[in-house]
Amino acid sequence: MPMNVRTLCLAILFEEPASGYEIRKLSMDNTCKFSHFIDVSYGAIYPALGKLEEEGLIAGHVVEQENKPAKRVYEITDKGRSEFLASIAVVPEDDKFKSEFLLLAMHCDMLPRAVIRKAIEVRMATLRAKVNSIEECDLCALTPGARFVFAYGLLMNRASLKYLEENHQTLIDAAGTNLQAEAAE
Amino acid sequence: MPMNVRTLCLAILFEEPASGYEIRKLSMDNTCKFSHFIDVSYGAIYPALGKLEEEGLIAGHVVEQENKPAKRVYEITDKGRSEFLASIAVVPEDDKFKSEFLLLAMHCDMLPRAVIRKAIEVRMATLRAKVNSIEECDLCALTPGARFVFAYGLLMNRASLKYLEENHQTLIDAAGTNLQAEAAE
DNA sequence: GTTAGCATGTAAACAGTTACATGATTGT
DNA sequence: ACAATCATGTAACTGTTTACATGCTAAC
Repeated sequence: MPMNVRTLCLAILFEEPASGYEIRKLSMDNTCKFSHFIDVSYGAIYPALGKLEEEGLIAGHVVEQENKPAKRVYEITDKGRSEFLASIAVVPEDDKFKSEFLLLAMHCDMLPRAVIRKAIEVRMATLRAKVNSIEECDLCALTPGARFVFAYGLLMNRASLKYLEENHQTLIDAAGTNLQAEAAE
Repeated sequence: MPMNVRTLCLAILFEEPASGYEIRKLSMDNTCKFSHFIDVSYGAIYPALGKLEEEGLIAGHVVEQENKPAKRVYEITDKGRSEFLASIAVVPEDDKFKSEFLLLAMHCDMLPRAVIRKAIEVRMATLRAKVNSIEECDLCALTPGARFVFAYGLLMNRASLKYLEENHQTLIDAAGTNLQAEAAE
């Protein structure tokens, strides 16, 4: 299963028509509708949409707007739908996870306490915001699959936040206890 | 904070000397010592090691082995240590998470039940293996930072497994209930 | 004798980011 | 005036994967 810009665009257009600009925003939305995807830049989205249209998997048309520039809204075609479903109907690869915070936390004893404190503070705020935005969603309006995914996102973010709230002090206490003399320079 | 092959190599060599081949294996190890990193290929590791040595951040020397080809083992230098710590001593970016399984789960009503079943079965096995391998690690032998990271990994993988065990039936029940006639072709 | 694991490395291809270019509108 | 948001798109660059090339040892 390819997890690239192409698949991201099809996945979003499978749900609702959108412009390139809107796809970008949706992909970064932490209400987690598509948060199991990576963020992508405009420089990747626009060429991908052009190619998908060329192949007949999506169809775009210009929509005029009041007080805003016109936008090119794409809709998925039947061909796009069936190709998307076929492409995801395989045994999935393992989840990919990358965390700068954990790399920092792992080396807390060698880093200044102020850095550790700030990193914890920012992470807590981010996790709280994410939990809140998922809580605001109406789970009932979703398909069983989407409900499963949303509830999972809520659970994991809550668990992550709770762990940090209960254990952040151990990181702060350990911070800087093994600080190398910077005089090495 | 750059999360690339370069940083991965420095992070691993910060812990212990290793060859390119060993760095690859460590980066894929699910005991999670470096599982908050992405997997990388040899084609990325070897050139990165060459460049790091050129810059004096690591130093390599050939180690002969019995019944195996000789290997080039790298050690991190003082310069490498301080540059690595400086590079991670910033406010971390948000975690990056990518899940093919969640994309599949989200569309379960439009996919064949057999596909959903198989995906769940494989994921459960993977999660159980991961939980077991983390459980086998001796947390006491670690620094406080590493302990924090390991315990976090264990917690999250257990939570993920428990959620799947308790809710997989809803996915299976919903599977295929909205199957598009493939006659569209 | 053939597959699997150990070990290193290169070149072509690919995916995606960054920076640039453009331009309209809204709010401060 | 200036910044922010909306909106699209291209070109250069970067990082990483894939495939190839090589060769040795161990196990089946």
